[in-house]
Formats: sequence, structure tokens, C-alpha cells
Amino acid sequence: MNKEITIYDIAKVVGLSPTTVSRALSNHPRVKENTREKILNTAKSLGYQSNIFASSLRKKRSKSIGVIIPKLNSPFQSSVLAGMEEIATQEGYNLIISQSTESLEKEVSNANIMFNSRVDGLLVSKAGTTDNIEHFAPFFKKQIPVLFFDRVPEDNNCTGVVINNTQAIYDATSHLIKEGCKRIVHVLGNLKINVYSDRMKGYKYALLDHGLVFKEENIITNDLGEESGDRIVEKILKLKPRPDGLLVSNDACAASCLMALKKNKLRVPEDIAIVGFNNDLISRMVEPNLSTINYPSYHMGEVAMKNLINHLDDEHHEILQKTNTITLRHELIIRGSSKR
Amino acid sequence: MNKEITIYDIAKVVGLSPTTVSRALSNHPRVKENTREKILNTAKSLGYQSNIFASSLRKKRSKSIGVIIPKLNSPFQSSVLAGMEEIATQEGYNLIISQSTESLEKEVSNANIMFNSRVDGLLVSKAGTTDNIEHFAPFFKKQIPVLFFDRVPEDNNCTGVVINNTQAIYDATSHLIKEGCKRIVHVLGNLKINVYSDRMKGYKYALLDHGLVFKEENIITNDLGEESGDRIVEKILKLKPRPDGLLVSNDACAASCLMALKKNKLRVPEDIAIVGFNNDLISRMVEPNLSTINYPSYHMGEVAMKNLINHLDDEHHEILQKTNTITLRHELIIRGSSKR
DNA sequence: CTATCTATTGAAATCGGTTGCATAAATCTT
DNA sequence: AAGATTTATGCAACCGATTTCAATAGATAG
Repeated sequence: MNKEITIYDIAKVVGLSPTTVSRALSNHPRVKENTREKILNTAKSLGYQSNIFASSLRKKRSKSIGVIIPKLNSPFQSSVLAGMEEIATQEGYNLIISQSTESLEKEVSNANIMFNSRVDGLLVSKAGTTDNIEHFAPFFKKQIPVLFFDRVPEDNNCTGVVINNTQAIYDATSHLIKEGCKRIVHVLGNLKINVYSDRMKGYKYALLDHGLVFKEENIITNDLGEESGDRIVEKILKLKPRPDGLLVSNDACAASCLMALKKNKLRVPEDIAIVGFNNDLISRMVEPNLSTINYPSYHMGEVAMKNLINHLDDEHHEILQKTNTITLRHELIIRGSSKR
Repeated sequence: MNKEITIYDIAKVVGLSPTTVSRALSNHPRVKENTREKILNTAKSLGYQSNIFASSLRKKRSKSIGVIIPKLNSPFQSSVLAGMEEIATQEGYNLIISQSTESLEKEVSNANIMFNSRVDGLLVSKAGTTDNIEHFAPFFKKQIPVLFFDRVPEDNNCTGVVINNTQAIYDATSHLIKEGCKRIVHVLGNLKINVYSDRMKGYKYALLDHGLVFKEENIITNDLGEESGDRIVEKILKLKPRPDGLLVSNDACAASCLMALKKNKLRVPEDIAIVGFNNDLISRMVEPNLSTINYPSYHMGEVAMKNLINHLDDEHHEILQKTNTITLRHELIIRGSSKR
């Protein structure tokens, strides 16, 4: 069969040692220009393909980075991934991607797989049900950098890339209040997740600062899927007096609520004003357009990846040790659904 | 430092040879049950982690599969990916993902990276501008299976997973005609891509079969982005007499057209009926809901991955040699935007 | 012209798991 | 009980690139 071409074959052809061939191929400076060219030419003409397994074995680096996210098919997360891919490819790293589908069990399993694949670094956005991070202990022990993004653990020793969720919802809530809303319902996901617990804070603070009273009944924690609108709106309509403002932690779900509200003959924003979250495409396609928080997802991917790679390429691997949190800029975008 | 634990260390502890340890760890049948357990326990207690580089080097397999898609952050493609991930993880393969961002140059570069990463197999959806597949030649030469999906090359030697695009648009066109449309505009992407050229055929055939005349002016090839609606509708409104039916090869773009039409005071479906493509979330969130073609994206990912892995796991690696095309079932979904 | 330095190159060990072949021990045949 | 199988284990080569240490040749200095 097609025997694999190795540096030994090249060495034999050019009459040099494998050592020199190896150096020439990896642009080591201590090779005569002349020699290097001869080797490179021979390599090409023989159809040489470097064996990355051998190289990784010896160098103890895979040049690949693992990513664990809750769900691949989400506009937000796939956009983060796109940003990560851009940078990783540019820097010569491979991306190994797996999804936890919001299950802790799968996240644990994925983490193990990543560990055994010997990724050089790991980027993680936690599954909803994850409230410990023991499964990343092998990484910590081996000093393999783990960088969290969006959904980060409470643990203070972890580096994370986030937005200021508290501030974002504070802004959104304040906006609704300024538009005259007095009874604002806040729909969010599992409060174990930092993202949602932080937003909850922002909501409470904003009410407080504007002299409104926080009521437990105005909090709806629910699955934020695209099909949840009917159920959420049903809950909302049971509240008396009827709410006049609605914060939904995700645009798809906000859009779904919007439809359900319209089905119930409520006018948006006149009867109820809505603000979503993420600035997904859908927020610009429904009527009225959804006010929302612009979440710099693509940028988050870029930043997370760039920091991880900088850390890896840093001589002393200490960049991330010194960094606790990187906070990106968000922005409240006001559109028809809340302007009255 | 933390010395790496190897099978030699385990061998020393249990007083057996590395060979036996290796066999025990990979569940080779020729190891006494008793011995295997002892080895497994020792491995665990020493904190042994198999070195996948060494293993891959020797076995000449990476247990990873490469995926090249045009764009990570697209609802359709990320959904395909999700299906692929599901199966790959289940079968013990890693997914290495990269995007071509619709550029041939990047696709070539990605293909090279995948080749040098020695993926066991490759899944590809072509970039828009790609009209040759020379860059996959190294895979073919080395018998590394390459499976195309959605956007497949013309070349008949390639295996592809697709839907019947011709039939899908034939169905959609016929539906519009039955609803009384006489002048149907068809908006699609670069006709070099099989997906669009096939749909074009379906459109022509349907017109023919229903006694309508095909007119070049009713074809708009355009970027199908979410922002293209205004420009497309502008073109449409210049046509006299005004079109009364609209096929758009992508739901986001169809939704964008819908908004632009409404902005121009045209009623949907009364003045113009619309059918989109993909059955993305957005088709269910706009008003009226978009009729569309259900594209089994997640399932396509599963099927593509499953076939690739079956091929790899097959003793003789001939499953894909015998398969030319796998066609999945699509479905016309009729909603408000075309029902009149 | 000798001593020192520098630019090039090479020998050999190493990374750690796998596997063909051989051997030893245990079980089965007749 | 001797021979034939089967079962369990080990030896040693191998996968292919990298790297440490050493050596040689040529250049520069004094």
C-alpha cells in the first residue's frame, strides 16, 4: 500500500539526518537557508505529510481547544462559536466542539472526553443543571486552562467572560419604568445559573431605585423555549391587576410571548410593553420589533478564544491566573415593543 | 513535576508486562478477568490517563471527524451540527468543526487543516463559490471518506446526503399556483450551488406542468441574508404586472421580504402569497406565519454522521463506495402566508 | 598561526501505547 | 498419560517527530 512518507525518507533522499529535516520543516533558525529549501522541496515532491500524532506525543500539545456549550442549535451560542472558530483557525488551533444539551451528566461526560483528548485548553458555558464544577478538577490539577463564558460558575477561582447581566436588566427595567410601566413581570430561566440570578438582581435593584415594590408573583421562571409563550402568557393574565411590562430573558421566547399576547387581544406596547434579550434576528422580524439587550455573542467568542490562546502562548502561562472576569459591553436597544 | 502515569508504571505495580496492561485497558478478551480487574483498579488508583497521541500514532486513527460548513451561526447549519454531534459523541468520535464563511479560499485552507489533523472522515457542505473539489483530492487519494451534505458537488463519485430540492420547490410552486397565483417570483442564491439550481428546475417544471410560462425576469438571484428584503422587494415592485406569488429559498430572507412588502402596503397573502424554505423558528413568529418547506436539518446531521461512522467501522470500508446519494424526506408546510 | 566563537549538523534517547510472534501454563482429547 | 488445544502473558519492534548533547567545520580575533 501507499507507504507513509516520513522525515526519515526525506533525510535519506537529501542525504541529511532526520534531525535536520525536522528542524527545517519547523523553521528552526539553525538550518542553512540552502539546506532548508532543498528539504522543503524534497518534502513537497515526495508528498510528505507531517504526522501530527507523533508530533503531539513528543511535544505534549494537541494544538486543539475544546468547547462545551449547552446547545449547538441556538442563535446565541452558534454565534459565540463562530467567533471562537474565527480566532482559533487564525491561530492554528483546532476546535473540538460538544454540547451538553443542558444535562449535567452529559457535561461531565464531555469534560472527560475533552480531557482524554488532551485539548490544550477548554472553553465552557455551563449546562443549566450544573451546580458544581468538580468534573473540571482534572484540568485544574494538570494546569490545563479552563475558561468559562456566559454561564460561569460561582467559584471565584475560575476565569470567565461575561456581560454585566445585572446592569443589563437594570437598564431594561428602568427603561420600562420610564415608559410608564408599574407592574413588570420578569421571565427567566433556572436561577441556579449566574446569568439569571444576576438579571434577577438587576430587576430588583431597578424597582427599588425607582420606588416600586418587588413582588414574588411577578417572577416567572420557566423554560425559555420558542413554544413557551402560551403558557407564560396564561400565567401573566392570571395576575391582577394585569401587568403592563414584560422582561423576557431570551428573544425567541419574548417573540413567542408577543404572539400569545396578540392572540389574547392585548396590544403591545400599549397594554403591555416588552423587552427581550440577545438581539437575535427574530427581534427584528416580529411586529412590533422587540426592544432587547444586544448581547455581543460573536465578540464574546472572539474574546474568550483570544484570551485562552494568549494564555497558552504565553511563556509562563499566567495570563489567566491573573484575570478573574472579563466583562463585555452590552446595550439596550429600544424598538417598538416598548416605546410608547 | 507531576510525572505522567503510563502503562509501564501500572505494569510495574501489578507485576505484569505493559502488553497485558494495554490489553486489559482496551478490553482485549485475552486477559484473565481477575487480572483485568486488578489492572483497572491500579490504573484508577494511580490516576492513569491514556495517552491518545501515542495510541493514535500507533493505530493510525484519530477517532475524530472533521466538519466544514459555510457558516456556524445559521439556524439551519447549527441544527445539522447538533445532529452530528449527538451521533459522534455517542459513537466515541470527536467533532472538529470549521467554517468556510462561504469563501473557497477558506474552504481549501480548512480542508488542508483537517487533512493534517488526520481526521478519520470528513463531512462537508460546500461554500457558495466552490465549483471544484480538488482540495479534497488528498482525502480521496488516501481513501479517507468524505461525505457531502446539503450542498454537494456535481461530481458523481461523491456521496451526498440531501433533500430533493427540485421536488420541494415543485411542491411549493404548485401550491402557489393552486392558490391562484399567476406570476410567481423565485428568489434564490448562487445558481452554481446544487441546492439552488435544483430548486430552479422544480420551479420551471411546476410552471410547465400547470401551463404557465417561465420568464427570466421572475428569477432573482440575490444574497439571502436577513437584510435583503428591501432590495428584493424593490426589484419585485418594478415588475409589471405585479407578481402575486413569492418563493424565497430561506425563511429569514422570506421574513425580511414579508416585512418589506408590508412596509409597501401590500397584503400577504391577498396581494402576494409567500412560501419560504427551511422551517426555521422565524417562520412561526412572523405575521402571517410563513408557509415553508420543512428541511430535516437535525436529522440530516444524524444521517450523515451515522453513515460516515458506519463506513469507518465497517471492516471493508465500502459502505460509502456503494452509496451515491441519500435523500431525506421534506415536507411542504402551509401556513397563513400562502393560504387564501 | 593558534585560540575562541559560531553556524550547521547528527546520534541517540524519548514520548507512550499497540501488536505480531513466541512462550508458558492450563485444559481437553482419546 | 502423551499429545493437541486453548488460554494467558511477555518480548521487542514499531508508530514518527522532537530534542538534548555533542561534534565538526568554518569564521573571527588576537
